[in-house]
Amino acid sequence: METVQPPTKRDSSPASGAKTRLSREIVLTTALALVDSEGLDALTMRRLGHELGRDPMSLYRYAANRAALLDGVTELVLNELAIFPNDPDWQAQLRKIAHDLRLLALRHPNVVPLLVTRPLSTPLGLRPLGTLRPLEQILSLLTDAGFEPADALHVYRAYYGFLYGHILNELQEFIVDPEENEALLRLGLHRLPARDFPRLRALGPVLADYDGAAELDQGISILLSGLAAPLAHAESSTDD
Amino acid sequence: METVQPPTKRDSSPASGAKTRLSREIVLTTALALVDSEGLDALTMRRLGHELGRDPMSLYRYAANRAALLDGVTELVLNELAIFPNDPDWQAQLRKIAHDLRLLALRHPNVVPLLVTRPLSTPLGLRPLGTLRPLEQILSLLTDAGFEPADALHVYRAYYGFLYGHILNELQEFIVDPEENEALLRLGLHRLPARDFPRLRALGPVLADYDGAAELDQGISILLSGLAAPLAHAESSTDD
DNA sequence: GCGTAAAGTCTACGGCGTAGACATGTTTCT
DNA sequence: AGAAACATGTCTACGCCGTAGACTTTACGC
Repeated sequence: METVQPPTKRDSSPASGAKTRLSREIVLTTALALVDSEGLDALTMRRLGHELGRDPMSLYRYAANRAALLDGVTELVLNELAIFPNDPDWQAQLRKIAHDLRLLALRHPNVVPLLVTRPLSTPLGLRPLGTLRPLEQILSLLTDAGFEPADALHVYRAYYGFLYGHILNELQEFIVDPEENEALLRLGLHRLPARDFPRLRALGPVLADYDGAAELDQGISILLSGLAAPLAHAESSTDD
Repeated sequence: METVQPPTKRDSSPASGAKTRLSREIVLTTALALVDSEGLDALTMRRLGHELGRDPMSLYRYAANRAALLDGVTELVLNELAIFPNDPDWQAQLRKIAHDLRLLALRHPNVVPLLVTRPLSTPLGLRPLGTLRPLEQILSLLTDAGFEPADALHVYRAYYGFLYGHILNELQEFIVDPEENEALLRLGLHRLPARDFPRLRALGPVLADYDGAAELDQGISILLSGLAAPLAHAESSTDD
């Protein structure tokens, strides 16, 4: 991916001056910055071209089309996630990944819709490889921990399902910025007919201060203790 | 919303012949049908207008813009979900809702992206009311079961989070139609570099037959048993 | 320097959401 | 019945979008 020609004149600082050669990395990074700052809708070929000071059509050298561009952004974000498949304490590692991914989502909230919906239109085997890396690594973590491959898959599904669900949940309640969160939120709630939504309205204050990390951690605890069961079972009955 | 003039001449059969008056219901139903059969992208104002034999602009009498139309479709789908907040067995009810929602998602897979992403751009209090109904009803179910309101919210979040996560997971693996599922899926997997994705590739056969209902049920069981803890605790210590 | 391939540009097409003015149909009041 | 008020549907037009295809410019190996 990286050219390695050193001696001839070549600007090595990537995002330095005015008109370096484009690269897939530059394109994707700029795209991500755009999405982060102005939302998914702002990421159009024309706009991104403008952002890079290039003709929009030049982007097609680095992504086959807009969908592929979105996939690239997704991949880029997921690459920020560090997983240690060799951690001897698989539960601790899963917990850490969960918190890391949560923070990643909070850092790139506008990318989350991509994270959850892009895979819906792409068969597993055809997804960007960077997207499948976490899956492979977690499978590795779990099988090393003693799970049968099929069980590892089950655990992964339950775990990742819960994790993604939590992230979606949390982002849904976070929309307005934290400062005026309480006021705006209550204002929103006030719109609800009191007759039909008594409990939801009553929860206004509680909704306002949502400790996502704690809530996630608690859920993970419940899940992990439940999921570890087959492991203990197997260990006590066989001796392989 | 509904006019209640009965005695004068008025066609009561709604979706009868060729050129009845439009209505929000007709518009949304047609929109849903379109999404179900051809996907989200097919739902454009122009296409929907064509489908209804009307000028596209006429739709704006029934939805403020395209986003509102999508919200309407979301609401319509969620209305298919029946919740019984008075069920004395809250765990059984939550389990039933989970399976119902799963089936709903399988029936309208193209709507699932809306279900999970639309709320991300709308503060809770401003969502379509039909969207908040499940939340309110589940809160009702849980408080009736003895949960403090704040705890009910916690339980709801963990439960719904897991549920949505599972649905996303399952749909991601379902993309190709079940008939040639195995072949295509393995073909997809075959593309993966063997060096980097050994465990994922090895799981091909297991991935192919995914019993979503069972997997969901098992996850719900784990979660419910963990979530019920505070309830038992409160019951044994106080007597109110 | 020259040929070749890569990178970037230009033009153009069809489709999109929707603002605003307008036409048509229906209901209500007298 | 007639008129006034209103709801419903239509037309035209604008600026944006993704991207196909032909082209020009640049960079690099010899």
